[in-house]
Amino acid sequence: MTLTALNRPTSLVESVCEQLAALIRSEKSAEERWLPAERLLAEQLGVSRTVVREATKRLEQQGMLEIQHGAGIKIVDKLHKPLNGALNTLVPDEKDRITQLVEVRLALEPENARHAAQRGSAAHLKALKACHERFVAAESFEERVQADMDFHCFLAEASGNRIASLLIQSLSELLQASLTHGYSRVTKDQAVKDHAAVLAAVLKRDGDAAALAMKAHLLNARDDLGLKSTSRR
Amino acid sequence: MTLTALNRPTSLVESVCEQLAALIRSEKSAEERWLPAERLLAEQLGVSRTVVREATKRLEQQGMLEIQHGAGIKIVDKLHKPLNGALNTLVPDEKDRITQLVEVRLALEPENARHAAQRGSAAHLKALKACHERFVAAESFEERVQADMDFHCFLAEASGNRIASLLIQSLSELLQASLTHGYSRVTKDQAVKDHAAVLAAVLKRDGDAAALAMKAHLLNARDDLGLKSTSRR
DNA sequence: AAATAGCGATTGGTATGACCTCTTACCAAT
DNA sequence: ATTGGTAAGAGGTCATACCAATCGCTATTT
Repeated sequence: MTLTALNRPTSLVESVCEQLAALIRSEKSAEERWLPAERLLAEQLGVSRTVVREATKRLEQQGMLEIQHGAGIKIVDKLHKPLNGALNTLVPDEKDRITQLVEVRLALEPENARHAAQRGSAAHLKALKACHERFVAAESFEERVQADMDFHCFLAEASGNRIASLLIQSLSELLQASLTHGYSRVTKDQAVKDHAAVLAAVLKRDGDAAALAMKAHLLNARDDLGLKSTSRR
Repeated sequence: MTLTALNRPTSLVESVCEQLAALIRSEKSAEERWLPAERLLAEQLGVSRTVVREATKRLEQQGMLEIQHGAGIKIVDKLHKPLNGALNTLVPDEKDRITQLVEVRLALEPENARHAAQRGSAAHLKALKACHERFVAAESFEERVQADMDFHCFLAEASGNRIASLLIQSLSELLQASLTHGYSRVTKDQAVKDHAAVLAAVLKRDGDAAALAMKAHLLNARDDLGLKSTSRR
């Protein structure tokens, strides 16, 4: 039908969304960034506060903003949030969700490891190594879980595939949320060994070995959770 | 921190969101379902129209509703929409997006095929077969693309993993959108052969063969797109 | 002087009522 | 039977007022 004109904003809210999104992307500052107050934004953009509110709410849902009552509107980068919500409503039962989560990771992460080994930049690999050392040194339960999660996320980032990275970010966060609710009886030693094997393979730029090590790690983790296969329906 | 009390609604909008979500989930009718008008909803729920609007907009973002100007609010099931949006903003460049998309599918779909072969119900397999026949018989370009996409989605559903299914739905839709913008120089014959091989392996309940056939198919498709590896950054 | 309790300005949250635009369905003229 | 208009009802936008949470300044207390 309409071939040339894509994404033509069909409403004021959409138009404002695009303007704000552009504004957000343009500012690449590392420090904390805040949007002007709603009333100011409305005036600057020439629309009512209603429209500004709906637009900012929308961008908040998409993980680009965080609206804080009384404080203001903060610019953030949590694009994985929408997926989290979708998966939570799609598979409400926590046990089912964990099972399916692990299964998907079992498909994705070995390839992430392979690509990280093949294409990861020196900086990425350095970060990965530092993360592993944090994992080894971790003492508290929370530290351990966080470092574990970070390792998988950094690896995904090192793969150079931003989509894969987003997916792992989301899946990890969901899994972590579930783990801290009592499902965890994971042993640290095995996980440390597994991560070390993955890291070594990646540093040696051996894609096949990295993929295999990651697969072995995830299978260990799955056994540790007492899972076996996805429940059918 | 707060271990027992999760998801305590902290605002009116959230509260209304939950009520509406519950209402939506409760109605399992197959026919078209519509919500009452905004003004009515506001009255029924005892809140202002402002709150109802923000709540419905939110659920629309999550793929549970579709708000149509002048018509009303339709209940839909498109939970994959949020992910689409996130991926579009995460990787704005279309070429990059396709490359990474295909790479992720290359990791996910062989396992989907394996699981579909191992655990797919008779009904799922029947639907898959029917879909393939539609693909073979397709004449127009649009029919072909749609049937192709459906095949991959049905396969994911047959795998019994709803998360994997959601991901494939989203990735497929994005890929399709890109393909219809001129990147496609795909030959039908090869795709038909590939799909047939996957289908045959699944029907024979041969997981390994199904995974291999799917991998071969995706590699063919990637070559056909003239891609090779993900660009690094 | 440092810590703290309190107050006021600022910011987001909600309510209300008016008006605009679009969709739909019905009805009249052709 | 088709066409065209029209009115009712739906969501979209606006302006204004007021409620509620936060932050920072000030004055009091220790």
